[in-house]
Amino acid sequence: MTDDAARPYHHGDLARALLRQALETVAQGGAAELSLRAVARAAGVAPAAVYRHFADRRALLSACAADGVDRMVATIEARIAQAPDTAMRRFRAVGEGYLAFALAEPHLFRLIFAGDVTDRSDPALAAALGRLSDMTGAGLRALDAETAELRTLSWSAVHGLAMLAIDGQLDPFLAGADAPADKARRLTSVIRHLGPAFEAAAGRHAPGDG
Amino acid sequence: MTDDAARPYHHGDLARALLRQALETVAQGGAAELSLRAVARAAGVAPAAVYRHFADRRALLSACAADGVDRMVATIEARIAQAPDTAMRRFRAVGEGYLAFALAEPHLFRLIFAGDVTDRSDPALAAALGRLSDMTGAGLRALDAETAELRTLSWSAVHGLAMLAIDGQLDPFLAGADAPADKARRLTSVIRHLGPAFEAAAGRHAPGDG
DNA sequence: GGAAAATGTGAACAGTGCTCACATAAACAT
DNA sequence: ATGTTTATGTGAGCACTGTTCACATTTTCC
Repeated sequence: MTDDAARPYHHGDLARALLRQALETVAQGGAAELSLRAVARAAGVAPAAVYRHFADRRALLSACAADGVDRMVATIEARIAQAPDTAMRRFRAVGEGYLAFALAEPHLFRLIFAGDVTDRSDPALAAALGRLSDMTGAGLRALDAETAELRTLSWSAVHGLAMLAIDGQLDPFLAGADAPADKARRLTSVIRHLGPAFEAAAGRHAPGDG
Repeated sequence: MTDDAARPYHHGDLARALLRQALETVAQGGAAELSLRAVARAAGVAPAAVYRHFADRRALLSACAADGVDRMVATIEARIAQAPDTAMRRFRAVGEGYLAFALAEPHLFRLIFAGDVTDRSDPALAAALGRLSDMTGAGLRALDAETAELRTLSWSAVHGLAMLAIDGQLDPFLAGADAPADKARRLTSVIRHLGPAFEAAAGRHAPGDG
């Protein structure tokens, strides 16, 4: 890891290297596993050096969360881009992206919504979370889901689905679906049942989707 | 705390005292705050004594989670008991109880569904989670929600609502609702929008509820 | 070139989870 | 009643953690 060509005392881009290492650790073992000293060790640097770039363990975790949110947004955007132009299809693309990210990066997903291990006032994290919120909001507003209730319901359903799934709490429901793609399909099939709620709110439109 | 009348070397019921202390700590500051040594200190006992009753920090946290689940089940049962006899009202009672507990004990709620800080194979915890799952399942099955998809959707929606709410992620939506009771009301009003999904699945019955 | 700012070091402090050999008390058998 | 086994609490100690400090080194900028 990390080039080892006669460390010139100044690492060059320690901040990025530390963040990279931290992200790897968090992705594999969860936020609780993250140790500043271990990260420093892996970067070939003294423990105290970390504090030149991150005020705190909390700050490092917040940076990881911010990066995670950005990757999550990218995942969702990718799904939207390759989705048909129906509003309903776009909404489902958001949900699928959300779920896909959660299943692919459960630890990072948990960190993002951990709430207390992270510093919500961190500018980068706050900005990233804002982008995520805007994106999901837009996906919903494109639909007939103009009411805040309906938008909140949709987000909650997708979010809860993701949380319960990565907690293994949905294992009975997901029995038989071993491949991640299968799980994702099974989970998105749940989201589809939100359809009638939208139709009802919109005054019984045509579904526009099977 | 804890009677201090000339400790007779054997505490009497250390296990319970430790659990009580741990629960208090977790309830106030979250699972991350829990320190075996601090708990031992508060109980007036040497750090190593803890290990006579709990194999691990993990084990103590699992015990806390199990206790939390039991309290959660009790909360939900209480709501059901004082709910009208309609199936829909009973379902909503489950959701309300679920949300009420999450809002009242956010740290405990998070611990219960943390998944990696707790030991899911702990018999007490597993049993408690089973009871919770049975209870929510029953609440749903009493409804027309016979399909696993619909049951999963409902649970996910309530769970996601709770998680996002205690994360502060729903603060814009909850603006103006300061008292916990107000928040709970606002949140349950979201759940109600699931109604059409049930009706659609049941073949467009009469609502049976406003 | 020299001052100032940025970055990395090493030692130290207080705290942690956990293990071990040991002390004490209770329970039980004879 | 006495001795033995078992349960429970102790104290010291190990390896680790986050964090801070005075100090060293390097870059930047005037």
